[in-house]
Amino acid sequence: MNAMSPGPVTLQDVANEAGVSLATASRAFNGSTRKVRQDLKERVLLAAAKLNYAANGPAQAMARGRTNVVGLIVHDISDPYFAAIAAGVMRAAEDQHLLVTLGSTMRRPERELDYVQVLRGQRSRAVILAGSRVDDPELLSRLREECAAFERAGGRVVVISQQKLPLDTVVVENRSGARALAQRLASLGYQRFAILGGPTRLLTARDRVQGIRDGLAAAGLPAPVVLEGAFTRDGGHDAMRELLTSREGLDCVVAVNDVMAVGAMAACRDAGLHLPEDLALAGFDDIATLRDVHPKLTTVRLPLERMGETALELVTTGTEGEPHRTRRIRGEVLIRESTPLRPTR
Amino acid sequence: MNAMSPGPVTLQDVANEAGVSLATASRAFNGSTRKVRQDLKERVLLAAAKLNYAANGPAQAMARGRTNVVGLIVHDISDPYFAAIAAGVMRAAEDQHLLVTLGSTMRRPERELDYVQVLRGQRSRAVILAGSRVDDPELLSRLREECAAFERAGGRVVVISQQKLPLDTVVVENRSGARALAQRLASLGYQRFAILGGPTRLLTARDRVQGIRDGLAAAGLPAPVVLEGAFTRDGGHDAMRELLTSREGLDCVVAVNDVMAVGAMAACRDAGLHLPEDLALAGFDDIATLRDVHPKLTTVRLPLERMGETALELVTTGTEGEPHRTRRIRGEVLIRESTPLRPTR
DNA sequence: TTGTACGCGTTATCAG
DNA sequence: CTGATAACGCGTACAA
Repeated sequence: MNAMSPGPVTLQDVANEAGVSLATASRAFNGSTRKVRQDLKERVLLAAAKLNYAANGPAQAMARGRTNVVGLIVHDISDPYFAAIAAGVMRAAEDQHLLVTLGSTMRRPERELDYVQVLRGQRSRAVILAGSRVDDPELLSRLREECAAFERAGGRVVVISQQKLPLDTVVVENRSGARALAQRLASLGYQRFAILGGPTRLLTARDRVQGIRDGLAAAGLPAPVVLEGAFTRDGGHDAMRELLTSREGLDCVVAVNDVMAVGAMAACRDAGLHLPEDLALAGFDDIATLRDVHPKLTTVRLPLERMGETALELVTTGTEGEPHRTRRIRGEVLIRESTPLRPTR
Repeated sequence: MNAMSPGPVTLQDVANEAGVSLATASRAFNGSTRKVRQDLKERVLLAAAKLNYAANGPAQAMARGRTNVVGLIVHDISDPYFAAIAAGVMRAAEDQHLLVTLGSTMRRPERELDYVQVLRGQRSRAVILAGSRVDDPELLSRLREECAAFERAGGRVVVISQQKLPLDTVVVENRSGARALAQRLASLGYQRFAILGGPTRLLTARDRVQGIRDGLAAAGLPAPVVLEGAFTRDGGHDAMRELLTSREGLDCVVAVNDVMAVGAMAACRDAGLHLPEDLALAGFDDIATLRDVHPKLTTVRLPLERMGETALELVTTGTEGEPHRTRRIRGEVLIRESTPLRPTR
């Protein structure tokens, strides 16, 4: 090889190797098209390949004042709901040559604040808040301020869930989806419902509970029992166990997400109940990994990967002073084996 | 508020606000401890809070020559195997105040090369290659060179899977785990096995197949049928369907991961087979989301989150010229409902 | 079209 | 212990 500087190879090294100036080498990589002669450009690219040059990201960020990094903040990356959204974001990011910095709050909403601040410092081009908003005015207000600071610094913020902040938002129509689900279940003949409701502070959980209530009321059915529980498998399991020890005469249980529903299924089995004969059960989300549980779960399909892609699209298509945009995502009710047509008694 | 520069607030702004020099302000944030007077430090911190200052990451990276970013490269973030590893990495990264840049190769191994190169340019402190190595000497050689370049630039590379490169490695003992699984299944009375084997180029899949073969041979059983298939739900489903149409007299089917096993379960159900009465089935990984499938799946538990944490630990504990280290991860065989003690006929 | 020179925000070195 | 100042690598006005 040639004599090179000791550390990482820089664009100056490439320029030297190619026999051009630093500026020309720079332009050969990304310069406003057609400003560098073809043969020089080729020489530069060749030299870069030969030296295995990798552009210094931080230096580019300094010079340009912005990066190609997008932050993605989720509640828990091991939750398949967020993993699917992340997959959509990753796919779209690859197309746009964007890097994704992942933040996982471990379901502590206040950690979102820290992440947004750090990502502002990193000069991230954007941040995507993928998780449900929370019912906490104080927190919401601080988050609004932090997001405003982020946007003042030149970045964009996109939220996936509820429109609670003056930001670009992928609005998930949880309530109407849940309402449609409840009405379909009512039309199948179910009458006595219980809801495994998730934590009430989570707006996603709350919206779904309210949607189910709406749908049952619209069908002229009595108000359902609602139990709180964590938004996880164990939350569903424990809530169902409690339900089974205290309540009688239930037709149908609706969990506010599939993960909880599967936990509930396990609790039913532990109690010797047969699904769907003894009890009908439905979930929400249509998590891909859970499509093969038996009996197949009635649910509301959300296009999770597409939601991630849509969020990234909002990131890349935004214009500076433009008012915030919204994209509405509707769920699709899928009636499957876990809620068969109920035989009239 | 005070008059401030139009753009984002800089450390100079903080210094002005606090009435100290830029250098002092810098030291007050992270300077080698105890070099700045207490009252000045407090003034700086106060000023920073007041101005909502967020340190400019790229600028710090320039000055320091390195970042606090770790790259995590997976095959597919929506695969629960990788999502769980990612969760472990995220948890450990939070403790170390490290940021994580996520790369998802969409199961195209050559994309790992691009990611490593880009992350080198980003001056990432480290990169974690979380996925299986592949049987492709050409690719392996190029990856070795790219990782060497990364380390020459001052970063560390950690691999989770097989020790195929001269790098810190979290070695997953797939073969011995699979062997132990096969022996346990043999001791339960199963005799005629088939393997849903995944893509042969994936060393993880191949090691598991070989381990099962080893175990069966050690138990004095005939060699199993092995079918290839994608390392996904559909791969398991399709392979099982093919198996059911062409093979007879099988006792027990072992899929090389849980996701494939669940796809296989669905194929069995489609064919009218009852598990485990008509056929026993086992998987590998013990994916949390799939622990409630019915019948409960016999599998080999891998501590996925801990594997992610271990990888990050290797990142943070490494010394410069030190030879590469390895951490061995053993699986634990879990016999569950899907492979009951076989009644002798 | 190409080259020169400055600035980006921070850290680290070197004087005070 | 504090302050002035030189890097760090790149993009880009500006000059040639």
